[in-house]
Formats: sequence, C-alpha cells, structure tokens
Amino acid sequence: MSQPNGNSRKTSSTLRQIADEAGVSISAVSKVLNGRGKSVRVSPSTAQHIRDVAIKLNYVPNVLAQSLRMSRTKTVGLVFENFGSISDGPEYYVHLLDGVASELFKRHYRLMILPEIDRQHPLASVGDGRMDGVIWCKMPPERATIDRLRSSPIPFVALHAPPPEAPTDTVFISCDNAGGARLAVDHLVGLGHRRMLFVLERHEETTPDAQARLGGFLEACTSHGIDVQDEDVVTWSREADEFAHWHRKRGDQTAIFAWNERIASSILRRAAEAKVSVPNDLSVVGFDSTPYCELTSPRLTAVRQPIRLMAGQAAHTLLDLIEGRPPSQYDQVFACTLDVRDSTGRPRGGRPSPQS
Amino acid sequence: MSQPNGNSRKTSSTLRQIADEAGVSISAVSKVLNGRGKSVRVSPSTAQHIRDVAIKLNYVPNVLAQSLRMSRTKTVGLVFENFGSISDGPEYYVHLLDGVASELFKRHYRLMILPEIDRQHPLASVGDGRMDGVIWCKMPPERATIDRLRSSPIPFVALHAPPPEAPTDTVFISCDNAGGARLAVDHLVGLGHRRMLFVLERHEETTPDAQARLGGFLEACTSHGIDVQDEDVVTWSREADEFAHWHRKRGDQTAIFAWNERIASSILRRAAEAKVSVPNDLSVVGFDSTPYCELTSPRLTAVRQPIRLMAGQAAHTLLDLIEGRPPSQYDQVFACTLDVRDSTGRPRGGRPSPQS
DNA sequence: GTGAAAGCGCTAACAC
DNA sequence: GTGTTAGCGCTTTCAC
Repeated sequence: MSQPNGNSRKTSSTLRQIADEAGVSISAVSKVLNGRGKSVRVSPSTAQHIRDVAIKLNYVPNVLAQSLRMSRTKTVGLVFENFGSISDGPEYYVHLLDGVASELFKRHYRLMILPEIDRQHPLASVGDGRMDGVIWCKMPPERATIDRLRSSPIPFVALHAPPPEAPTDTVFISCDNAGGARLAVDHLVGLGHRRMLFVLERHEETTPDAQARLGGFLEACTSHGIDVQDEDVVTWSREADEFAHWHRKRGDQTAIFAWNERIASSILRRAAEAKVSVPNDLSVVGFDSTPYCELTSPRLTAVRQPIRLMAGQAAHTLLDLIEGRPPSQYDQVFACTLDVRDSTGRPRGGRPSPQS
Repeated sequence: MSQPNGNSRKTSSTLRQIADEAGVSISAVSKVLNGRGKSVRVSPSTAQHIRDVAIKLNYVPNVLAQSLRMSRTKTVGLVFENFGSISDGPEYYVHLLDGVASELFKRHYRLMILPEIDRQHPLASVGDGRMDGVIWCKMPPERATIDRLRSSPIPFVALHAPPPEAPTDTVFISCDNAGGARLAVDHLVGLGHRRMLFVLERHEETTPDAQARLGGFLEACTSHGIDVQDEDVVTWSREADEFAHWHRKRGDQTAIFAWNERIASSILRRAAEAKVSVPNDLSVVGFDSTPYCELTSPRLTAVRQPIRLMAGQAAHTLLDLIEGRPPSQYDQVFACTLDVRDSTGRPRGGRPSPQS
C-alpha cells in the first residue's frame, strides 16, 4: 500500500499487539515496558520475552494515551506572540527562547509554541490538556484576564514585570527595570549630560517593563536634580522615523535613552543618516545588552538584564509548580548591569559631574 | 482547597458534566460542541441549551482525548538540535524558525520543538503520537537512519540539501548551494581574484549543504581556469581561531569564501585583530545573507538564500503530506542571489577580469 | 432527534 | 506473578 509520499508507513504497534504476540496480558506488557518501579512484579523471563517482542514489533509508547491517562504531558507551552517574526524584533527574544528551552530540555520536558491567544477565552488555548504549564512572554495585563487565568487547571508564570495591579500570588520573573534605568541615567549624568530624551516604542509603551523603565528614568533624573519636561519622553516607531524631525527642533537634550536595543540601534542609524555624530553630538543608551550591541556602529552602550538566566528561572519555577513544589518567591527580580560601549560620551561643552 | 501557587484551580469540565447538567446524553453534547457538520442532528433548542450550559461550566475540549480518538493532533514537530543555543548560531536559524512558524500558525497547526533525537531510535521520539508530521533541520545523513524514518507512521520533510545517497521519494527543501557558491566565485573572479580560500566549519563540514557549497566552489574555480590546491580548502572553528596562523603563512590567496555568515563574521573580526584590512588586503564573502551582514564591519558581501520562503514551503509541503496531498516535487531547490556589500573588492595589484 | 455502546492506547487498583 | 477491570475524555456508528 503506497502512501502519499511513497513510503510504506507502518502505524507503530500497541501494547495489545505485543501482548497477543507474546501470549501475555496487556497489563504485563505495560508494567514491563513503561512500568514505574513498584508495581512491576513480573518474572525475569517473561519480562525479557516481552522486551524481545516489543523490539521485534518496533514498539513506541503512544504518549497521547499515556498523557490522557495520567493527566501529565511533560510539555510546557510558551505563549510567544512574536513567533513568526522573531527576526524582526530585538535579539532579546532569541536569548529568552534559548533560556527557556535549555532548562526545559534538561528536565526532559518538551516545548510547545503557542501563537496568539484569544484574550476573551485564554483558557481555551491553554487549558486544553496538552500542556502541564505555561510561560507567558507578555501576559494580558488586564486584571480580569489574569483572574480568569488563575482559575486555569494548569500553573503558569509570567516572564516580564508585573503590571500595576498584579495579583501577589502569581509568579513574575523580571529584571530590575527601574534600577537598570537608573544605571543608565547615572552613567549619562556622570558624563556631564543634564537633559536626556527617553524613547518608548509604539505599541509597547504601556507594557509593565516599559513603564517601569520610564519610572526609573524619571526617578533617577529627579534624584540628580534634573527637571524632566513633557517633551523629554516620546513614543517613536521601531524604526525611529521620528528622529530627524526631533533632531531639527530639539531642545538641549544631549543624550537619548531608548527603552530597548532594537529601537536604540534604529536611532543610531537615523543619527548617522542625519549626520549627527554619536557620541560626539549625541549619546545613546539602550536597554538589553546583547551581542547585537557589539555590532552596531558605534557599539551600543546598554543596560544588561540576565535574560537567559531569567528565562531559565521561569522554566525552573514553572516545573516546580507543575511538580507540586511551591515557588520560593512570587515576584522574582533580577539585577541589571550596564555595559558601557562606544555610543556614550561627554556632551559637547559639558563636563563630568562631580560624582562620576 | 489551596493549590501550590495559591490559585484555586478548577479542572475544566468534561462532556459528561455538561451532559449531566443539561440532562442530555454525552453524544448529544459532543455533536453540538465539537460536531463535524453532517452528524449534527440535534434540535435547535437542545443545541442552544447545551451551548448555554457549556459556557456556564466553562467547557474547554480536551485536545488530548480528541487527538487520541481521531489520531490527528494538528501539531507539527520541528527537530532543531540547536535549540537552546540559537543565539550562538547564524541568524539563519531565526529566519528559518519564523518561516516555519508563520506558515504553521496560518493553517492553525501548532509547533512542537524537539530537542536532540536518538539516532538509533529516531522513531521513538517522532512516532509517539504527538505530532502529525515532522520537519528536520538537520536529518541524520546515514541511509540506514533515513530508511528507518521512512517507515514512520507520520510524514516528514527535510529542510536542507539531500545527502549523496538520499532516497528520491523523500522531500528535501534546499537552496541551490552550488549555484550560490558559483555566484560568489564569479563575483570574486570578476574583481580580479585568482586564488581563494574556502572555509568550512568544524562539525559542519560534512553536512550536505556544506559539501554542496564546496562542490560549487571547486567547479566554479575550474570553470574559470583556476587551479585549486589542497591548502585552499580548510576547516576552521566557528570563531576562526585559525585565521592568524593562516594569515602568517598564507600563499597568494586574496579572498576568502566562508561557508556561512557566522564564520565569515568571525573572520572579519580576526582580520581586524590581525590588522588585515578588508577589502583592501583581503576580500571576504559569506553564505546566508541576513540583516546581520549589514552590521558587520565592513558590511559582509554574502550569498542570499530565501530561507524564510524555504521554511514556509517546508511547512506547506508537510501539511500537504499530512492532509493526504502528494507533493508536486520531492527535491525542491530554491535559487540564490548575491548581496554585494563592502567586504569584497579588487585584490591589491589585481585588475578586474575581462568578463566582469 | 436522541442515546447506548464501542473503542482510541494506556495505567493501576485489585483479585486470583 | 499474572490477568481482569475500570476508566482518562472524546467521536461515531447504529439502533430506537
């Protein structure tokens, strides 16, 4: 019987076939082949016989049936709305993926990628029995949706900052966004900058992480006695198309702090187009220091969050939850550091501040 | 009853619960809620009643049970051994992922990532009932393994060049590696280069794609009357640690053709370290033109393969196979083009060849 | 129109 | 030690 692609596909054999062939009961076969320790009371000889037959018949356990029966799938879902266009986004996501995957694989779980979720019925996509738990890269921030999620049959963790009204008994893994922003501002102020532009990204400006970075920026400025004006905080497109216009009528800002690496690199590109020399005429700092930042020109000074570690920790905590171990902590925050590269320097005519 | 993470988890309801609550049979509920057209002969009023109850009880079908029953999972597996360290590899893989994912999601299939496969028992990882089909990013090249795979209960496609002894009734999606290599050589020769180094990557040097690129390189050289010496083909580490040594005692090669973008960029870096000016002292061409090549310095001239398209086509063909439509073609080859950037130029003292 | 019943492939409690 | 049995949640044929 020829199959569509010309292969003769054998549907792999079942416990029943092996039992018949070996002349024993199905349960004997089950015990020998997939048995969990204790209940495996089968004589060595029959056991061997069963194993032989299983090999002969090319037996592969049907994981679907096992999962249904045991209500455990050894599979974790990753809700990752950017999938399908990861290459367009910040490199950050690739590291996130790596971090989640390597922890999962180490523990012999599989990874299932979930495309966009129906926000009205998040459970429909998540509670269908196929996964033991879920990691959210960008959880819907509305409290109502989160609450609906909390009555889900499976545990989940969010791999981002908690939104303002987040429940306290839900796991959030994030970096110290505010602290990271402070690092950047301190660095710039240390170089002598007294007025900076904070750039958010359209469609991302309300995410908890973006807001927390903005919060840190404002706070740090205040603590340096810098008065932030309304026009010092803007929301631009990912390509930073607004740069030229901003540059033409900019006030006395001498530095830009961009909420992520991707938009920061766009700004670098736009600056070059506008013949603005970085860091001589303008300093630029990004958030998310990745190998990518080594390749921009000039190399991008950026705040580093330990994303691979965080992603691994998210997976780790989720597996704990799945396996019945309560998390040591619900709100897990990782410290940031600053990678100073070549895109920041003293402002023209500025002088380093005393505390630098 | 408090759960590990403090949530009260409702295990979502089943057909049976809805049937009980609604006072109808399980099969009636099944027909109304998940029924496929024809067999849904239920009075409008009971149907509505059932739907109401289902909503009230927050019903979500158990896909595991459905899949087991129908032996269809609407899930495709991607065997991607690099997962967990994608960020270390060529950007190529990210585009591949995007291409596969977007096609799959468009057709409402899900993506399951499979980490390393047991080469002795490939079926164990692949034939366990969880997937309807599999895409291989790097299929084991041994004929024996492939043959074992061909008796798998589910169809598969390979997203790379066929190995020398590949069966002709298995789908391979690849780019015209030899043609791409020829493009690179033609370009270099056109600029005046008469002797080039071909760089393979350790652990990857025997893959069908690498071998095909090498083949194209040799062939193109021959067709230009260039005599390739043994020492003109080398295998280096991904970081191109061997560069300095090679440079010290190199013959009269004036250009390097690297088998992928990643190692090409390492070569660029090593050249800079060794104070070798690219393209003045040395021209460099890579394979896999991605946005990454825009960021190297100098920007990397590279052969472009339409990887996103190829990945989409792989997914597409696999879904055809799954849904019973035979593929129009087993060996699908996509043409390459050359993106000339700044890492190639005339050799010192060389002059463009007449055919350029 | 409706429901009883069989069974997808597997596990585990229980009886022998 | 070994086999029987009762499901996991679902679909579907077939009587009524």
